[in-house]
Amino acid sequence: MPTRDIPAVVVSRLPLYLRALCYAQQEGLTTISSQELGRRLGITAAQIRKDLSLFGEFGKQGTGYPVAALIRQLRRILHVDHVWDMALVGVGALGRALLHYQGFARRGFRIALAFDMDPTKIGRRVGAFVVQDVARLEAALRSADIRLGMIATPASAAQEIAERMVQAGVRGILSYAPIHLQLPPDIQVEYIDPVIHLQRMTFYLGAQGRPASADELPGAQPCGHHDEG
Amino acid sequence: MPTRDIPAVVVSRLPLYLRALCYAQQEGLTTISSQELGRRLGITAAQIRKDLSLFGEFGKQGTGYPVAALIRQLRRILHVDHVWDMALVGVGALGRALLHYQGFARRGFRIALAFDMDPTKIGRRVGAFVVQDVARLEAALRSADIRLGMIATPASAAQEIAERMVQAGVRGILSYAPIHLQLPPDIQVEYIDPVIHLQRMTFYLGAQGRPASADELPGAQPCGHHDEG
DNA sequence: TAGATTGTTAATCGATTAACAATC
DNA sequence: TAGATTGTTAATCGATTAACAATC
Repeated sequence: MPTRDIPAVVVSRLPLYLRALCYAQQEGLTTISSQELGRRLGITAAQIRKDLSLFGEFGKQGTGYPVAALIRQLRRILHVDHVWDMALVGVGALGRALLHYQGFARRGFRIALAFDMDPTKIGRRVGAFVVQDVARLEAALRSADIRLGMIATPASAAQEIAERMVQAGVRGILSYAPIHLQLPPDIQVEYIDPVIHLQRMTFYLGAQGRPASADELPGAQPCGHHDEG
Repeated sequence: MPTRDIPAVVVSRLPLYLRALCYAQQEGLTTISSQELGRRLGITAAQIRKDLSLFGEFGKQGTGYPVAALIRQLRRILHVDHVWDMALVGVGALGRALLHYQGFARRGFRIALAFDMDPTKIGRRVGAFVVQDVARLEAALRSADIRLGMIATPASAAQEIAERMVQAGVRGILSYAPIHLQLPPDIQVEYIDPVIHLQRMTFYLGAQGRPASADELPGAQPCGHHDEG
């Protein structure tokens, strides 16, 4: 498996292929062409064929790709043919939503542990989880052998939590805190910040927002601290 | 303003610059070099200078960029010098988290309306919002002149909701539903699906997940329907 | 002045697309 | 067979980087 020297932009598309293939399978398709897959994703057929060809020859001329087999291949390539246990730090409104989210399990992930620093939250149940004291983060992560972490804390806490996760053996972090984390280059980091996405859209939408009132966009502090995401 | 023919990849970085500049301002910096900004974002200094030069000459040799002025410029370029009203559809766990999120307002956004189809939710208060019947979506969006929508419904409902939003005048959609939306090319669409990010990381992490038990990754339905995100 | 840093150019690097022989 | 579609090549296209004159 030439898992090295695969362009990052190709890797970033593979999960989209997998997701679309799963929907196709649920619809009853047993084979799918690069053209049809591309249509469903807004990606050109040539792009998809080129990407997949980096990992092997999965298709058949004249008929396309066998859906089930390609799903298996992509799950193997992405290492989601096994389930990854994750740790969540930050059980605010967002953390609670993540704890209740049913979409992780069947796509290869499971939240195993949830932490917060708030004494009023520690020990309480949220869904199937008991919120643990973040003071015990390192010990708990090590004993559960956790490799993936999710951060849903205020931005002000995210860097420290990330460092402690890495100390405890975490190799990949998905952060909802709106701040860039400074971490060793061998640690995988991904970010989710809805405002970033919104601002990418408003660039193209023109000046149609509403006039800002004084306390919404104060000049002295035009961006705010973005806690509790 | 040459707001056209700006590469999309440049546009996608501008919100990151703005966010980092705001933190710098909160730390008391009045000027910042492209090198320092790049260090904080994991982006090369040349990249930042090149990107910004597409919009004007904002810096000064020897000293760098004036933080406050560059923030103003980026907010103008991204059209977040005004506040954008948004509509949210889907008041499940994720929708509630979005309704409680304090990070929108000071970065240029405000949820104005929230909708759901569940009769037990309609009319109930969530934070400062009263959940409205999604049957009234078009009428309410038009009368409030909403241009931005957020979708936090099950994947199975997302396409229909998106089409109805567009019908009602929405020009940009941020979707948390794990499905690609088929919409007119002039509609801006951005997606947030945490599993996509997680799978991008596990590609690099090697085969360290836990063996899947039968009911976690069933062969017959290896991906599941991903509702309620 | 000396040191630092921008804006811009040219070179390098990488990704996407078009086209088509192979073949199912 | 005829039609369809892959895998791959070569060409095009676009983005990043390095370097440096200009200048604060």
